[in-house]
Amino acid sequence: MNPARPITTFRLASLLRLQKDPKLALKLFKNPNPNPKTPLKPIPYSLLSYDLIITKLGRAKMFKEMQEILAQLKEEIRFTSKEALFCDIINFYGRAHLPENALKVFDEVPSFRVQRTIKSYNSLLNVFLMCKDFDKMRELFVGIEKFGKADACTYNLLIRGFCTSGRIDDACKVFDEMKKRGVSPNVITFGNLIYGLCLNLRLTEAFKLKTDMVKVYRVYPNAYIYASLIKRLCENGELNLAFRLKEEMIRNKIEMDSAIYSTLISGLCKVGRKEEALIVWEDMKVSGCKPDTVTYNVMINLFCKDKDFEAAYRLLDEMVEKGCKPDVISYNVILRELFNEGKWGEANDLFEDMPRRGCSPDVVSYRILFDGLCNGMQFKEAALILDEMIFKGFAPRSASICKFVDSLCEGKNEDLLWSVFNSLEKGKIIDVDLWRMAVALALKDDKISSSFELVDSLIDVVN
DNA sequence: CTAGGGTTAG
Repeated sequence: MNPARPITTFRLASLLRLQKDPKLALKLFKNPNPNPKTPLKPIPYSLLSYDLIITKLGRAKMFKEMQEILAQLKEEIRFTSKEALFCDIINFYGRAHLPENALKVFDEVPSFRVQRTIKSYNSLLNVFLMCKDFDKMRELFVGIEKFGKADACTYNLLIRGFCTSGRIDDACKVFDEMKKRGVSPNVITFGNLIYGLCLNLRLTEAFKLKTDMVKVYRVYPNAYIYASLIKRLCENGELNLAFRLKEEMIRNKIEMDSAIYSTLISGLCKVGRKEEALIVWEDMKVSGCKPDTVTYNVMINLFCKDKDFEAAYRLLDEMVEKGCKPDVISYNVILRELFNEGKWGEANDLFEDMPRRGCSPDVVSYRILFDGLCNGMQFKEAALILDEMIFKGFAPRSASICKFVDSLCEGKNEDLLWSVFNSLEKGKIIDVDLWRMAVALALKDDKISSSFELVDSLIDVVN
């Protein structure tokens, strides 16, 4: 294709679709004609191109850039966007835990000449569910009539909110109201209620609801519902019942999926029945159910508990081969066990290799590393990691820091102690316990001047 | 992706 040829509307959209890198996609969108000598013509944007670039930027959390394009879209009068685009945007802000921005987008939808329905309203409800702001959910629900009639999805979101916050009885009230308003509960409704009952150890009621949903409502349980029940049974140590449910699924021709296998394997593993776990793992493969990242993580955990790191690494490779990406949990499981075994050097290597393997360490990774290095008396390395994690905005557990500071005091490692407090100060994470330690430390210190310095800097932090 | 399950850590 001739690169100098001015780009067409259609080609811009397909190039945008193919461009995986959001930054490059944005560059392409802003400057679609690659040849600078081509005289500037009106750029052929289509609604599809806007959709593509906005969702790419939103997915990448590049919100400033996304808003820029949105402002441009608002001026386009050749076409009107679909409500679904705004549902996406609201969802992106929710995932980034920016509920205020989501609310703002929701408010601005009419200025794009787009009518808001219950769909974008539900997206907004979901944002506050993701942010666990249940009061705000309730508040939103009160003003619902402006946008339409609450549908099954609306009620399911509310029920979910109550279930995850342990307020099962409130969830049941919403369920009753839903029925009263003539909205039929669906399999997701029952899934949420059963999930909540299992979470709150009300297993008898969960099983009763599983029966009633069929008898009374003619809605049939699916794998989601079985997964909640099986998990709870495993945690109660009732593995035989859990396997009876698995048999029931097969009998009722409900397709077994990876979640069911993950739950069963993990359940067996937790009570030390490793051989049976391995049998289920083989059974899964034979039955043609593909393991996903979670299933692999369960298996990696199993091998790690067995101190079989070779097998764990093999599974990591197998995941990559099968196109199933190891995630941060895959690595955290291995890291934790490497430290438990005192292999802190190997753990450090794996940790440093994570970004190269396309997985950024999270707060758990850093905590594992920090605690592991402290336990292994690798204080210098621990101080480095502490500074790095604080720089990235991850907070170590308070107990870990106290223990660390304690060890440094005992070892009279003043230089390191000083740098640790400096790091903590940068992250503004000095709490009362650390204060007490610092003051005690300052009072015991022979070098009066440096103690004063320390206390002064701590006072700065508070002010 | 307007809504749901299962894995690590604490």
